[in-house]
Amino acid sequence: MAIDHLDGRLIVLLAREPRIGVLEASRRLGVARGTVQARLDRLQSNGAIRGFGPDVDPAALGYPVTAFATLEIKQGQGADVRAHLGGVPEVLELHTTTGHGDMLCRLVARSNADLQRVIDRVVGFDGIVRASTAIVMENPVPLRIIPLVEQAAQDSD
Amino acid sequence: MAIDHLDGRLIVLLAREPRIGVLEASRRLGVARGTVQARLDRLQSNGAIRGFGPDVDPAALGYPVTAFATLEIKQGQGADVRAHLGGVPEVLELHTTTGHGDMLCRLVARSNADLQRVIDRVVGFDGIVRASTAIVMENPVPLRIIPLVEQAAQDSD
DNA sequence: CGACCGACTGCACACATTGACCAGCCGATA
DNA sequence: TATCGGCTGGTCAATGTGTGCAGTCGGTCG
Repeated sequence: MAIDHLDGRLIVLLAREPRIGVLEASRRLGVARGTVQARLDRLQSNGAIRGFGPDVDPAALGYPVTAFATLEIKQGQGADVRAHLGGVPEVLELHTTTGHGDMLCRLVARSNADLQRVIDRVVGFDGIVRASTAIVMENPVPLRIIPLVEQAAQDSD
Repeated sequence: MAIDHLDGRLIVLLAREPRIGVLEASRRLGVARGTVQARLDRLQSNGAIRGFGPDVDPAALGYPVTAFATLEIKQGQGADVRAHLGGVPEVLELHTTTGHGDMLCRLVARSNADLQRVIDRVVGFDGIVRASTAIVMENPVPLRIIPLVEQAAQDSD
């Protein structure tokens, strides 16, 4: 179930050069095309690869500011807050967490000034008690998966 | 430069059904194939679409636990800390932020117990003064971009 | 030991898609 | 009005895809 070495190499290859097809991948990996197809089918059907959606840069859409907000929620309002935040386009993701806050969400905005509008919209909801925001200045490690895939593949050798 | 309505529909279409090609997309959007090709080329070359990498689920790799760690950094150690964290596969992303902490990173681990090992590795570095970790319990809004694209497209109508 | 099983290889085929071109049309603009 | 960029609708050769098949290999089970 885990992921073997060939799966790992395949995922890394696809991550590095997404435009190559099954045929080219089989050439690079030195295996038959059918093998790559079978592996890909399996990886996708068991959920290891969720899909190949376009990786869109919010900055290019006019939202260059990213921030993380820690939210404190009124007891029993979780579901309502989730629904509320799900309806705000600038909320890119939302997690419920342990620790000081109850939820952590990633926000984007058109500018620092615009961020105020977004935060107002986020916290302008009854179930939210308090919000603490951290604006992102730099992103030294953009969201990545390759090193983890390599490690996972190595572990199952 | 921003993104017009057709761009928005194209991105949303690709996000919803990544496997369709240029030809099918042109049929769905009701425009000529060359138009879709030209739009795609432009979106990719100006960075709006970074690529079409596989969307890998860390849980399927054996890393079902996600956490966010807020780090406090010793003055002037930023670059070293960045390099250190960049070398840890379980660090999926890293941001420098304003606010209470200096950096925020997303971590994954094989289990809650394993998370301790990851955190030890992350903070086991001279420049890091303190770390505060929040374990993710639920993910009501997984990382998404479609609503934002729709809004951006609408704004530029 | 022999049968079985899953995974991989190597090959074949029909079909769809891609990338590249081209001429022509149209609306905005100088 | 002349020009320009973007879109259309068409063609072409080359490539990739989905599919099926027979054969090989290593491991497992009775």
